[in-house]
Formats: sequence, C-alpha cells, structure tokens
Amino acid sequence: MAEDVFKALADPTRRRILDELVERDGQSLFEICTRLVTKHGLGLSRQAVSQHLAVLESAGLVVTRREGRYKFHDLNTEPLKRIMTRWLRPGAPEDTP
Amino acid sequence: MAEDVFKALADPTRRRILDELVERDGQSLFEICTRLVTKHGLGLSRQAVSQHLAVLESAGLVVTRREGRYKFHDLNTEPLKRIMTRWLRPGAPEDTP
DNA sequence: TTGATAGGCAAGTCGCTACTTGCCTATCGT
DNA sequence: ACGATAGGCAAGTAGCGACTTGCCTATCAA
Repeated sequence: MAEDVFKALADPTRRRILDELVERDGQSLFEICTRLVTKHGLGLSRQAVSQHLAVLESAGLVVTRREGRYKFHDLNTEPLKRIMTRWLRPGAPEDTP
Repeated sequence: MAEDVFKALADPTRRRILDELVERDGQSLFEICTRLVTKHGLGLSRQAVSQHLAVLESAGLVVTRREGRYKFHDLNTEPLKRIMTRWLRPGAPEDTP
C-alpha cells in the first residue's frame, strides 16, 4: 500500500501528471498526454502515459470515472496524507516492505 | 533535489533505515546493519546498507558526522517537509524533473 | 607493531521498470 | 453503416538500480 505510493511517486513523469491533475482535475488520457508534451517538452507516447496513470491509480493517487468513450482522472490525496507523517513525529514505523 | 528525495524514498530498505534513525538517532553503519538484520529479518550485506545510506545522504535525508573510526548517521527531515505539501494545496508545481 | 574493528571503492550480475510497437475493442458523429 | 476518436492489451527492448564480491584504507586496543 505505502509501498505502491512511494514507488508511484518515484517517477518524474508521474509527479508531473499529478501536478497536471492538481491544476485541473478530471482530465482524460489524451488531455494529459497533450499537456505533458506541449507545456513540458516531454516526448512520450500515449501508452506510456496510460501506463503511468495505471500505476498512479493502483496506488490510489488517482481515481477514474468512465463516461461514454471518455475516462476522466481525478486526483486523490488521501494516500499522500497517510504517508507524510511517518518520519515527522518521532517515532513510529507502520508498513511492511 | 526533490528528485533525489523521491527516489531515495522509493526503496523499502531505505525507508526502514529512516525508521531506525527516527527511533534512535546517531547510529553507525554497523549498528544500523545489525538492527535491520535482527529486528526485521532483512538479509543484506554491509555494503548494501552503506550504499543505501549514501543515497539517503545525497538526498539530504541523512547527515553524517565522523568521530575517529566511527561515522554516525542522523536523520534530517527538512527535505521531507519541503516535499509533502506539493500536491496538497491546490496548486503549484515546483521542481524540474 | 600487530591484529581487529569500522568503513570505502570498484566492477560485475540480475531483476525490475519505463517505454515502444502492433493490434484490438468500444463509443460517437454523420 | 462507416470512419474517426478514446482507450486497452500484450510482448519485446533497453537502461537503471539493488546487491554482491573482492580488495583497500584508517583508527583503536593489546
């Protein structure tokens, strides 16, 4: 669980995607895709972004809702909140790697 | 900078090390090593731990002080604090991947 | 000074992961 | 019905990252 969140956050592109979703929630795959390419000069394929979104979703950082042929992506900060305090208050470990 | 912190946090063993340092600050390499092996049944070599500590240090999460033939490791939570708020308040991106 | 302890350096192996390519399904407009 | 749009699945490739192995340096105790 925490494992998935940390691994999801490890990739720069995925963090960029989260940035995008903070700025505008509920974007489709193609929207995110074009945003990443145009705004930040990242050159990546649609599938690459799709796979990143899958990682973020299975980490719980992104939730999706389908409408027709569109799939919208929303940010979910709950997993983040649960993680951040881990080393800040002395001291309590929680997850099993 | 932020890149290094996220990558450092991506590994379970390194998170365990941080857990150890929260619990008892200023441990040596060998102390951390034995703790990891005995308390959590992790089977890893001294060099493995040493390399993990190097990653944590260059991410700024751990600071070291040398005394004679000992090198003590202390936790530094500053990089964490700087990172956590990134996606919590809507919205402002900050690092360049 | 010698041996033991604490740590560092460098090269090599292996597995995971990010990304691509190619093809397939589903929904919408006309 | 047709084509175009939005997305999914699967296999393959390449590079990075965790870990090992072997050897080397430095400090302390006897």
